[in-house]
Amino acid sequence: MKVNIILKALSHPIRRDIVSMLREKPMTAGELADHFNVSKPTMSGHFASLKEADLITAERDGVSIAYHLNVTVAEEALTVMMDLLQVGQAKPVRPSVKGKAT
Amino acid sequence: MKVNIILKALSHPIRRDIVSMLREKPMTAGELADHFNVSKPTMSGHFASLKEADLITAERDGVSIAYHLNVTVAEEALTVMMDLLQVGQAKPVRPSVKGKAT
DNA sequence: ACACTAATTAGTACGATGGCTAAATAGTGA
DNA sequence: TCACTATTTAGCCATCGTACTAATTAGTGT
Repeated sequence: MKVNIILKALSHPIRRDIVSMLREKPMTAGELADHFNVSKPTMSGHFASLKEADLITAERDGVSIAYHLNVTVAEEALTVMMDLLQVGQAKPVRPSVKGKAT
Repeated sequence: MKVNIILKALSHPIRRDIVSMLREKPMTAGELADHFNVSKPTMSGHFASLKEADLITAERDGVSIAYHLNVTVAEEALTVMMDLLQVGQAKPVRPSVKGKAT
């Protein structure tokens, strides 16, 4: 799991909204695109970001392409965030050090 | 709390490492900088990102500037992530809709 | 094969990000 | 005040991110 890619993917409001919408049910690219004020190609780029982060998966359904949330990765991402931000508790994160990572 | 700013801040490995290090104890800009292979000015830029996200706070301590983690914001950010990614449970997030937000 | 719809790719523009070196600022202490 | 240390700001450059329109690919149905 590439944390960096995942957090970058989630750092754009539209992409977060896509994730939210896919939490409820799978939707096609067109259905998703209809909810936002950007062009289809722009949406396609957002889908690509989320796919690269493995947060969503595409599946052709006849003439359309349905996207659904990759639940496993979403949960793993959440775990990483908890490790990173859950202050005053366990300290599982090893910061990388000058020269090389541990 | 500006979620976007926070997630952007956390989308860079060095900045995540800074957060990790500050979870354990406050550190000065110089101490933090010594752990990474980038210049001081570059580190200063990373501090600025984290400050903008309100994830860290600066406090002058004599000749140095000590940074410490803003625990409250970190925990709020975690809550947002849980709302966003915690699949198969509550659905507290309202995706923005074409035209305007709800 | 042709037309139609759905989605992506190609190409372009432009602002943001992330790195650097050099210079400026802020505080300490002689 | 002058010198010294710590940090940030300024200015520069290369790359990335996000948007667009136009063109292409993929699949359906006639």
